Amino acid sequence: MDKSDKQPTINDVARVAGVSKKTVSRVINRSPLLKMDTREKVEAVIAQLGYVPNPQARALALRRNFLLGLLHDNPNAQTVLNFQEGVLDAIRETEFALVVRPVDRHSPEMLDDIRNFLELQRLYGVLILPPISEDDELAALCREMGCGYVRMGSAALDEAEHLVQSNDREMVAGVVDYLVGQGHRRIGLIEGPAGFRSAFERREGFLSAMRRHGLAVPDEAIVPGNYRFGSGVEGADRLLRAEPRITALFASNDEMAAGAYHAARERGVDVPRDLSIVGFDDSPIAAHIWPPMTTVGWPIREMGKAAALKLVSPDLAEARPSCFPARLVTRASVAPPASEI
Amino acid sequence: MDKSDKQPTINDVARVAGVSKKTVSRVINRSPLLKMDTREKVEAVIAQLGYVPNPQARALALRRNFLLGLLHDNPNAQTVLNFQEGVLDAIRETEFALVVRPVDRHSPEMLDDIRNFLELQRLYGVLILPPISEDDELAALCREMGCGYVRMGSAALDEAEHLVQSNDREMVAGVVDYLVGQGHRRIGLIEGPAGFRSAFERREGFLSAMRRHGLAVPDEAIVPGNYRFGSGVEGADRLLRAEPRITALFASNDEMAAGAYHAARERGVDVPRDLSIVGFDDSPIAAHIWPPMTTVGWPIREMGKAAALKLVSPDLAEARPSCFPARLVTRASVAPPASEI
DNA sequence: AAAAGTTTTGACACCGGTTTCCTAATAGAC
DNA sequence: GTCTATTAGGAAACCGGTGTCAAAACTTTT
Repeated sequence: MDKSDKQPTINDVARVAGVSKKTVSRVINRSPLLKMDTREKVEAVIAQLGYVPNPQARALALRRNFLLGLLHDNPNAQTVLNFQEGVLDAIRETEFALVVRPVDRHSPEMLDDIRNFLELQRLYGVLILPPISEDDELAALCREMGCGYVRMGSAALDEAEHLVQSNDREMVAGVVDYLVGQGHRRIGLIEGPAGFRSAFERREGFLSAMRRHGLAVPDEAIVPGNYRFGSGVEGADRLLRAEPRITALFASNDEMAAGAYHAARERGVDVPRDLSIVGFDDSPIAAHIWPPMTTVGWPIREMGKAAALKLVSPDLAEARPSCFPARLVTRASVAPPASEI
Repeated sequence: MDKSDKQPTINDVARVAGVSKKTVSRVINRSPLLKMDTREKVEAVIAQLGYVPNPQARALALRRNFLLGLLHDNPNAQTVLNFQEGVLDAIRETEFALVVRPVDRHSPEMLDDIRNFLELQRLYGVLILPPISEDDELAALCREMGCGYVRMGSAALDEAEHLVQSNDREMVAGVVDYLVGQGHRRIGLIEGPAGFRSAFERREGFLSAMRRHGLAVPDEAIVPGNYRFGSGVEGADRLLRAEPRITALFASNDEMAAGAYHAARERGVDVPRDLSIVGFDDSPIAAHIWPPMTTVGWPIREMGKAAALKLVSPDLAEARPSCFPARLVTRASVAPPASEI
């Protein structure tokens, strides 16, 4: 169709249309100061030639590119992928693309690594997923490098313009309300790792709700965890050894909750008859484990979309909410405590 | 540190070092025809200024960019993410970046969508994950657009240069050997979706091994599936209704195997006492479900690395194997059939 | 010491866009 | 019918690199 197999450039369009390349550029960029028939003529040639502007050339001339980065070190693959989908929802019809960068938060070189990455790629902006979104040094690095950023978090970390969040704390309180409503009085908590904002928020939500209901939370009803399966097994095991035994348990994420299922099974404790379990995240495992797990789901995909929008069209995003409500997903891992029946 | 807050360019380096920009370019590109002391002088200035070449400018001048694309429509998030990690292993210290593009294989516009994407971004090459890696039209599109590509598959799809694969068929045969070795004779199969190469390969491996052992495979011992949880539930349910009842079951992926657990539980069939289950993929759910699932794991991360290497340094990759061996991961979902005890 | 050959370096055009600044064209005012 | 405003469009420089080709700087040969 073209005279050669190379993609046509702005010069080809200009020549064929009999105008200067600047005029073509004006058409592409929807400049308002063009006569209608000039615009139409050029647009016809663009369509005829199948011209698509070269993003590298644009990036060079504009001194900024059209690449969004996704920085993550998330144990939950489904969360990451859902977030990616959300970002894509926001940029699908645009010239932006999403580049991913998994990082290792346990590596001492993480920041240097990211610095190199940002220097090399000169991204338009980055989206940062928890848990590393809670790293203030990382945010400072982005500012220093002049790289836009939006953090996804579970609580206020930063100015609203750089944040997309959900109401973890309230939701966990809601979980406690729900369990108490079912008749539970002795409820255990498997925490997330120390120093994690999300872990802190979920713990606070738990404690405040328990307090509100006038329920005691003995030390042995709270055990540490690290968001991973193994720590859920251990944590639940410890909780189940304490007397009087808890009748319900909230784990700060689904993976640990799945670990709790595991520990219960090993001890011959039936879920939900002898022990109710609630997780957090609504990851696939929650639906696939037996019995299906009651958990808290948050609209990750929408949050991904909102986060991307905040970067690429801040004016448009301003109006949108930055706090997305999580909701309780009721399945079959909660029942009234056996003793009450 | 710099005279301004903008990143230094090749011109700055050239000026400070007192050489032409072409010489700086030679230093960057490790050109062999440079005097040693010139090179050292320029390198010193580069280090002093903290100069990093602008990838957009390079991309424009070289008429190719340094972006690898990942095309996927994979139901298994962990697989996608592991593959991403592998790709990153290969390109971490290079100027390449990885851009992701989830697609929808059920959409009639998928090809147009991808065409637009490739036209717009002009990627260096794309990596294609199953199941869409099996789409020959997509591969043809890549060739037509002059875009490099590597497909990841479970069987020969294409010339070796564009393929990274694993030996699914053999491995499934190995699963059958293992089950037969445990004493099973009536073994069921939950298939993957029709038209999927991987589903075909796994089925063939199953059938050929059964034949080799002289075991019958009645029609009702094979049920269709679509790689999703729900189809595993339904499929296992159908298998469990048939008489004489099967004592073991192979599901073509872990998600369906997890569905089979679900169906067994609902019918009061104990795993593994009354029914042995084997999955495929070694996804997280296999380790987290109760009892932990015996499955087949393949080195996705290494395959991701190999695939990326095939694109970015074909000469280096030539020597590496393109077929990666899967292996049986033995956990607790297989036991000798109860009837034989 | 001059000629010839080889290695090292630089000048300049170019990749495909955008920006700046200026001119030509049209419209409105007198 | 001329003289400004205003608008539409173009020429040239630029963004930050790389390719080409010739000049400059060394070696080696005669």
